[in-house]
Amino acid sequence: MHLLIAEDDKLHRAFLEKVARNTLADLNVLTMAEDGAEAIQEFDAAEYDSVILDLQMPRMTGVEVAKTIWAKKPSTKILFWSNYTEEAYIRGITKIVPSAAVYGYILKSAPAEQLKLALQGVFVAEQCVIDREVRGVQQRAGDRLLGLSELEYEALVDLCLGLTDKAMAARRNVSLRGAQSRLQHLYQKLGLDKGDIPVGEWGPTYNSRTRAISLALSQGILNADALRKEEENLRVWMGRQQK
Amino acid sequence: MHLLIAEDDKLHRAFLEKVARNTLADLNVLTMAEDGAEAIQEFDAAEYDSVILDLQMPRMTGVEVAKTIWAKKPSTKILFWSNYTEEAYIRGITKIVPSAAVYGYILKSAPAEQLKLALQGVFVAEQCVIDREVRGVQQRAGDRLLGLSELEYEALVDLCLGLTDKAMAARRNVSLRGAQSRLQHLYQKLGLDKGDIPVGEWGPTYNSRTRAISLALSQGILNADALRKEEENLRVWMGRQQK
DNA sequence: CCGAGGTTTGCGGGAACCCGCAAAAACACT
DNA sequence: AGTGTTTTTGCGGGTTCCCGCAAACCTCGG
Repeated sequence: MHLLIAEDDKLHRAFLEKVARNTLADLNVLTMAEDGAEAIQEFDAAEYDSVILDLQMPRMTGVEVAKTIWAKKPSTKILFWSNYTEEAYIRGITKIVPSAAVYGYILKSAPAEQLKLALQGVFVAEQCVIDREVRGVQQRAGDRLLGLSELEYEALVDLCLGLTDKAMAARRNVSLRGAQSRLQHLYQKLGLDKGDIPVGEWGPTYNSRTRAISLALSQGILNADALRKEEENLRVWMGRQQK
Repeated sequence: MHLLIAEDDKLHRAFLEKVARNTLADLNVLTMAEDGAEAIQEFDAAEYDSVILDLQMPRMTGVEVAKTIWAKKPSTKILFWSNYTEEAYIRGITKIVPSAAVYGYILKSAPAEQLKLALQGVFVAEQCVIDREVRGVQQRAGDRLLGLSELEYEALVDLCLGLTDKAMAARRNVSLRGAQSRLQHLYQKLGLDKGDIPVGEWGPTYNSRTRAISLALSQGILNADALRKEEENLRVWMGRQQK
């Protein structure tokens, strides 16, 4: 078994290494990487069947690393190991996992026991192991009522990137009114119906457009990492446009 | 010497404890807390002269903890120990540190050697020890040209909370035009002058209002934590208003 | 084939926002 | 007091945004 670990925090890295060595019997190769880019590089340099990824690393998110790894070799078993249950990450992962792939998602706050189980489950038994809390978020996102639809999510992304309505329309190939309509639905899902925003003597307190961003952030639907990545996508699109 | 450590991550907590015991000779009491609220509670329960705080903890940020601790006992020596150099945190700290207080700021990524030095420096020699990188950010924030002034920062906060112009005006006790003027200056500092935003066939690409949030986030001037805290402040103000 | 649910589009009005100009006011520093 | 910087304010016009209404459209399952 050939295992690659990517984790930027020194202590966590050492801890992972120790636990992995203790729990995995047929561990032949174990390599450590300190950030996402390095992980990719290492993955290309040798043969690995199993990977442990921290989300939230400098230079390249765990989600991005997983994406490129699975693109090269979909059979790779990946265990995500993260601090948070941010919806942004979870949405990102479920969107890129190949149908046949084996993966797991476990929180850093979990006791060492659970980590061992997850290691065995994913890398040896080839099961998908997903933390209870994470599972909860995942379900909510899949639910059409509570979570955002893919379209609404796109609108949210564009909104958070600071695009105008017209720019969104152009990017998503819909009419101006189409883009606005999507925003409307987004506002509704986030609880920004006209009646719901508090009113003072100064008039309505919130601007739907900006308030939506605020809510999305505080609910973890989006985070700074995800934004950086989307910013990159946007740049790509803009590059294609001006040709 | 009576030391209180607040840190939510298990591994880091253990590491801190070990290093502290090894480096600090006259260590009489050492207590651990797993989040901000607990830290305050513990601080009230016994006598401490020294504290190590993680920023980014559940329930209460390290910055908030420091604020209440210094309010009770300004002579307390505090060492901040964090993952990032986010401007939001640094700005928060420099705003609340009492003039006479001794404190330090060190990154988790620093080698153990530096941590030892910081412990000695802050708790024994009573010097202020601030990491090089952090220092850099601190300076930039103080600079009138690159960083945001206090007023502009306030405007940014209100903007990110999703307030309307009128609501900002009411909250900050200025005219409507006054609030807008502050926004204007903010846009300028962030590089959103009319000429600077790219234009496609669809017209200007960015909406200044939302783009400002996007930039602030990606530059770390503000983060989700800081926002949550400001959200609280806003709620307080709104409560006072409706009386 | 039809109907239900979701999505897109046009139209139109009212509100909010962006911003240039210019004068007053506040503040710091000498 | 005097000068310079920063901040506030009013005015006004052009733009963008928000959103209700209604019609077209698409897709999926009966």
